[in-house]
Amino acid sequence: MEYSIGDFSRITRLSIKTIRYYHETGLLLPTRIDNDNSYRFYSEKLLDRVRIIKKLKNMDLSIEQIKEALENYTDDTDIAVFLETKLIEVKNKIDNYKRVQREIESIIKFKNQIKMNNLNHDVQIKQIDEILIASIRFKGIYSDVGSYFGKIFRIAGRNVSGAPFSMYYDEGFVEEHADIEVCVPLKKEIMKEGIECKTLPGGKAYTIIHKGSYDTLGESYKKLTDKINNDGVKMKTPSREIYIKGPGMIFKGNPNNYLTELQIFVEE
Amino acid sequence: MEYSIGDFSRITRLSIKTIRYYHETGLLLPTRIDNDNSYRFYSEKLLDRVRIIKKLKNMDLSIEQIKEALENYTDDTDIAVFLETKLIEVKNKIDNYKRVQREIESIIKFKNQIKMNNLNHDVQIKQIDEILIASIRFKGIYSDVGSYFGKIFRIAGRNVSGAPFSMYYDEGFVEEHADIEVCVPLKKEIMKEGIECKTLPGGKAYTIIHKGSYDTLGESYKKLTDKINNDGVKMKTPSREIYIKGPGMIFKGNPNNYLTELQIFVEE
DNA sequence: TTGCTCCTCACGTCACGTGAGGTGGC
DNA sequence: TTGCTCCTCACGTCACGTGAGGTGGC
Repeated sequence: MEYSIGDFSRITRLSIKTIRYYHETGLLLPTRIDNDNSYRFYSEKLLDRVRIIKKLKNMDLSIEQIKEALENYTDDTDIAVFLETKLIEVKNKIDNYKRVQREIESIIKFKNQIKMNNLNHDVQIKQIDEILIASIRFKGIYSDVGSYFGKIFRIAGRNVSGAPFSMYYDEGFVEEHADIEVCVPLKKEIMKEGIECKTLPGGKAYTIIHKGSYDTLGESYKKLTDKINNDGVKMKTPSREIYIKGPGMIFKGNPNNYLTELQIFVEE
Repeated sequence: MEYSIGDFSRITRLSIKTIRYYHETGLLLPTRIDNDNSYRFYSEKLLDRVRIIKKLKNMDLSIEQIKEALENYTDDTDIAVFLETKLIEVKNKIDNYKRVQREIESIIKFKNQIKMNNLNHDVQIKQIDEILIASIRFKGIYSDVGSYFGKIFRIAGRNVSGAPFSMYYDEGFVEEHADIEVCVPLKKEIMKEGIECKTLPGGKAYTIIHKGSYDTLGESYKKLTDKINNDGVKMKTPSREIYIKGPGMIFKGNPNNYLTELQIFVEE
């Protein structure tokens, strides 16, 4: 039997354009071409060639590679060697897309966490749970915090389970040589060079959610301290600044929308 | 600071061609273009834009999508919604390449098994181990075997652990209504509609490896039967035909290279 | 004449890479 | 003059899809 291109297309489920393109590339030559009107005709025997072409396309071979395979191999055993190289390529693609997936998920994850937070901007008194963290403690200035977070995220990466925060061990504000620890909450314990992994104890804390630039954090610290002093309780160090929403991993965002929870622990 | 395209390229690790292309598409406009020689100049401030572009490229966004993102979003939270769609795309790509991986592995797997077989073409007496299989038993003609294997492979697919074989329950050759069971060895038990899963007992068998077309199987059957009769032992049914190397999943291959192991079990 | 099937160009896609041919200042 | 840095076309990639404009037989 001989089929017109339309019939052959319907049988093989290849588009007419595709069949013509396969002709052009030499992958699938018509059995006969009409002298008068240049119509292409395809024999029944070519159906098996199409089956092989489709099978190899499903294995991500290019048209050139399929042509080569059809010219050089007649046996699954022969082509297996070639497919082993292909397999490595495919595995690399999978790994690469998995990396992309992790990148995207790391952005989305933080978004969801922000949603979960309530947005009461008053001073609150909370019982804070103990928490597993990775951290780096250093002496320096406040603006160093960013680069230490960069480091900690690179190392802890996938295992981070929540918003990063920092802890301040000094009693008051210290310009230089401030004693600071940058921390990220972890899903599970990890052992990696350059960071410490430990469980922070919980306790009773006065907290407030600060909205806006870090330059204006002082205002919220004032509210906290006033309330604590008013209540006549005694502060403990370190205090915590939880960066619920700060500069993102992609965009810096508008500082006016930054959210930072301040936590000052008190004696119970 | 203002950088020439060469300097900017060295700093950003983007090729000059890429930078020019980003200009053309409007993704990254130079800060200034020299009136005389059309040289492009880039300010230091653009480095942050490049950082974002690279980050979003790593998340598999197209240039158009990156442009859109840079126009519409200023915050990681905003872009997260868009990234969720992207995440689905990426996951689909991963699934697709995993399917490709399985397809390729199924071809390679069989090749390796063939290598492992020894190629003694004499009659041998072997102790066959018991084996876990999926099977379909039917009454029909020999040429039906192929389509039943198609079915069994579609269902058992991934769990197949070796060459397929068939078992013949009739005492001698039967033209029509032959009592045949098609089988594939399994890695582990599976419960799926349309196939039976069971463990075949082992036993003592006379075996021979037949090389060539199935049309000439008779010759090897003769050698086997002659030897068995000579030894004065008693045959048991069913006998087995193990298709070590037959028509492949891609190519039919040359029948002269087909390898089939015949096994006739005997009483011990 | 209309409708159907087929044909051959030519152009677009996506993110650049690869030249060719030319300029301007040291 | 040579070498270097930059420029602007134009073309190629991969596997087709989308027309436009035309043909031939019922």
